[in-house]
Amino acid sequence: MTQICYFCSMDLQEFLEEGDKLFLPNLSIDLVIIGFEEGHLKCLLLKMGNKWLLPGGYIRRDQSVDEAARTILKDRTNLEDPHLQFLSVFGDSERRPGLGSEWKDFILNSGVKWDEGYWVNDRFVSLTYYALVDINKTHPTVHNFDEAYGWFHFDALPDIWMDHDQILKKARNRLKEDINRELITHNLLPDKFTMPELHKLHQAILEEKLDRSRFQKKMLASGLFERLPKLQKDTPGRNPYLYRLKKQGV
Amino acid sequence: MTQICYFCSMDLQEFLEEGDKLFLPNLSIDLVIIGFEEGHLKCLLLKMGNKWLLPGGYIRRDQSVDEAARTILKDRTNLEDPHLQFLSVFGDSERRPGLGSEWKDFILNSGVKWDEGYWVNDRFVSLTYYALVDINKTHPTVHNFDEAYGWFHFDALPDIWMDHDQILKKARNRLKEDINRELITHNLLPDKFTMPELHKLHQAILEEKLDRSRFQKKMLASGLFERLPKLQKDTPGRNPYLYRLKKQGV
DNA sequence: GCAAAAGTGTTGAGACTACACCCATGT
DNA sequence: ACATGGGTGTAGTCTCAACACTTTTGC
Repeated sequence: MTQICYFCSMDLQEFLEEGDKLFLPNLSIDLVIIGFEEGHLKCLLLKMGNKWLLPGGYIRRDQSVDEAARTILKDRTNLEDPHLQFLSVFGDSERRPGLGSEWKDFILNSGVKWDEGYWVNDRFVSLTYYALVDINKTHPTVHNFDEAYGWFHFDALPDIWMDHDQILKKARNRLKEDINRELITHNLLPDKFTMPELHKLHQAILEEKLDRSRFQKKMLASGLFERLPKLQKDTPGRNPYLYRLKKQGV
Repeated sequence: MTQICYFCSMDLQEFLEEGDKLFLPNLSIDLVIIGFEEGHLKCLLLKMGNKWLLPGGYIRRDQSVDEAARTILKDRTNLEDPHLQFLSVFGDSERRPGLGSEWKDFILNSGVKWDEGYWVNDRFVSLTYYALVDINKTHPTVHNFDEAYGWFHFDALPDIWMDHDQILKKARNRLKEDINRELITHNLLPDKFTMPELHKLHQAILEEKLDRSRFQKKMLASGLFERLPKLQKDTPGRNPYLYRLKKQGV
């Protein structure tokens, strides 16, 4: 049975046997793609057998590591330029995708023969990135290496493959650290948003209550946002203003 | 001619031909080793031909990436546990040690035949770390891949190999960023030091004047240091106290 | 005594905290 | 009218920058 592998023109068998001619061996990229919905931070995971894993891929020999990460993100989400940043290296010596049964089962279920010696069964050092996306603009695609996708609350994760739970944990903490250094959170919201929405987002990221008044003043004082006409809504209470990111001056 | 390669029992020829059985291919580690002397930040560089490069090495298949970095640092400096932290990934697609003439010349000068196809001539992704060391406790060793070592001012660097100048630049900036988050700077000083010394160090790192009074109060308020008897010296002016890092409470 | 170096104090400006208060809207 | 949610104001506290002052030493 021939199966086209999403990131190249090879079929699966060819990919397993000599994918390392096209890709760097022993190196993979894994992405933690983070969105915000219904007041909760969520991450995008893919299903392989009875486990869930991070979207990932390999580095083409003609691509830089950053380009590879961006390509994988684009392939998975159809997003061109969200906030994408390097997270960390996961480099344990016993880090082998083939150790558990999920990967092997997938290969066998694909009607391809299994070989311990495939380059993809060797040790892999993972270069991880995290991306902040507008969850409504993201349209994940499912390829041959996975059966389904899902957005999961960070505090209600399913059964995770390999060490991908550690990667998720690291991303969650990094986000907490980065939020005060750079105001990057707007990437998680639509182009236009209200201060109460941004306020809820910050509280969700930091996992603590923030004073409304102070928050609003701090955000406005940053000078990053411009106020638009008020939002029309049909819930009780005053109508909030809409904001959007100011265009950068030259 | 047989030459022993420092990180394994292979000779050079064997290392070039099948070193990738022992090490991960396409992956290298480079270290920016930073010290402080005579009021200036310095970094350790090695000489290869007419260029200077960072101490580096490869990742043994039975070692984690972090272990490999620590091993290389130990081999180069005889230091066991200085501050060692991940810096960044350098992953350009055209990042090949063999592109310039220095590497080829070194191989040929070693009396070994040259082959474009050696694994070490392929593209390499570099995982970089930076280490803060007490320059007086550091006794660099020179191995077969380099002729000499030297400590260089960051603002008076020699001719640098490949993209190692970019790595140095990144480390220099990272240090500036990290100094205010964590108080890691004592790693650059001897066990016992004075506040004026620490003050000069911070000014050197940040490349700006810091108010003496404020600096001293901030350091003492951190509670990290304990005061020792005064230093005896024979220069004009009052004798400063010595300080050392407080032992961590349980 | 005086200059140089080290250590400490003081004062004002600005940021942060915790509220209280005012505004707009739906019921 | 009033409950609900959004926006703004204010007084107290805390931190921090700038500079002045004091102490210790060598000459």
